[in-house]
Amino acid sequence: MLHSSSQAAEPIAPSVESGFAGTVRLPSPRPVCATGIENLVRALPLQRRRLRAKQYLFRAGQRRQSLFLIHAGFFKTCVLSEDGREKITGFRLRGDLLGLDSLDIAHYACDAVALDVSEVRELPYQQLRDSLPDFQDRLTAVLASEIRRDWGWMLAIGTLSAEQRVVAFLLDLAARLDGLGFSPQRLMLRMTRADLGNFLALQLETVTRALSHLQAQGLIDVARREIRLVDPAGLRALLDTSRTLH
Amino acid sequence: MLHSSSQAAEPIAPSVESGFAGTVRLPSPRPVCATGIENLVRALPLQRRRLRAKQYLFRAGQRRQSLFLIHAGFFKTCVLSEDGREKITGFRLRGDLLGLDSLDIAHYACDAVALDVSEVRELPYQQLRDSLPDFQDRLTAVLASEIRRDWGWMLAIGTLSAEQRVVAFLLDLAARLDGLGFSPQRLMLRMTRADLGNFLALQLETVTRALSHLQAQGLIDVARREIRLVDPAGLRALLDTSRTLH
DNA sequence: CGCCAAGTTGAGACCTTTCAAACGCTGTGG
DNA sequence: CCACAGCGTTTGAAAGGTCTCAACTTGGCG
Repeated sequence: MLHSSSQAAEPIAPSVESGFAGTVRLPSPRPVCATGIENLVRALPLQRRRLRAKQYLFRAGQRRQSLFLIHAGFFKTCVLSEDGREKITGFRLRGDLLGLDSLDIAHYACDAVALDVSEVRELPYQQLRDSLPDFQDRLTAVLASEIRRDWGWMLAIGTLSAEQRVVAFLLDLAARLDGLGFSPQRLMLRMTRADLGNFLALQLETVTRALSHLQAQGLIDVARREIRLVDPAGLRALLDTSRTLH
Repeated sequence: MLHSSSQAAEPIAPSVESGFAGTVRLPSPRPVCATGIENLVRALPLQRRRLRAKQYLFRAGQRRQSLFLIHAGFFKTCVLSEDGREKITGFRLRGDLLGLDSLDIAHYACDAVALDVSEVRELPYQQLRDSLPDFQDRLTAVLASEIRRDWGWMLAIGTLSAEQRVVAFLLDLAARLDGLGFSPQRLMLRMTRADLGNFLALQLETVTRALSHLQAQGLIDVARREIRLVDPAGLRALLDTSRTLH
């Protein structure tokens, strides 16, 4: 049995269901799609795969077979160095692609771990590239935007204080959830404080302290993994004020 | 592989005049090429463009027309936020592509600034994509490896101390220069301490102190922008010892 | 020849880390 | 059903690594 959030019969949420990336807002009436890939492959009969929280979709070093399109759930991807240092490179949700970064090599370059009950669709790369004229263009676009996203976080990590980084993360996640049709006010964090700290280049205690301090300021409401953005404008203001680092 | 032993007499610069990315070792007898793009477009009559140090090849926000392949010289690319924070996303040399990150959008997403006398070849994207069958595959590969490279630096910045980051940078640059046929022992830094600090998420004083300390340990020799790696193995050891962050 | 940008070095402050302890959930087993 | 174990979270206090501010040096260039 999976121990993630409780579900009775249906363990997986199609696009909505109990514990998901956020509290559901609406049954996503429009094509939710960040990458455009979702639309492209909508009609195709794709292999599906379901995962429970903490399950690995693939690990760095494994032979790469396919790409995966997240259909539901929440993933983290992480790289690690020979001497054991680990770094979470991102948190991925519906519409994101997994495995893209190793498109040109034979083995996956990162781990992909489900942080919640999740479902992915397997995309046979070669096959799609040859049959769908737009496919490769789309991939190129996704790759480029992934680079820009990474740069954005490098900028944040390099120029923002601990509290500001946490705020940036919350606002970013809220925006992404919003784009998927979930509530941008109530965030259900799927990762531990340690994961968050790892991603933001902070210690887990520092993350906790930042969250506590933001709550003390009345900007957010923290209840363990569940976070409510009480004053989004106030949060954004914290970021704008950034003139000097740290 | 590239022969790294023999060293000709001439101290400086092959194809273009004065200072180059490193001291020249050999006139690059074989196709030096990191990306494979160089070979692909070798025979093509490409528009060339030369820049002096501090000249911008393009700026973020400008309409994107082409990609550029660096043929000689040294560039930095940097992103900046609305509120003025700036972050250098990488240092680029021969064989690297500039503008790739904005392939899917109409405007450049970063600045590209020459840090030395440089020369680039303009690649008309649409045209090459339609005429060279391998072109897009190559671009995809370059994009993917750029992502992996960024992740590597995110890992370094998140898990290494100031001194270790500087060491990682020096070793990385040395390896890249080696691959281009330059001496991996004598590095001519083209960027300021401030640039370096920006890239490594450190203050310029911290970079200076790290370099001084490495010199005091007898691992490197610092003479302003010119750095000699006295004990590369020792430097690598500094990185391996990393078990805890900071 | 003097100005100016870039680099070096010092000293103190500050933020984040480190180490420790306590608390709260959640699943397990008696 | 409840006690217990284990993991994740919170909070405190102290240590430490970088940052900040400031002065001084060096080399390049008009």
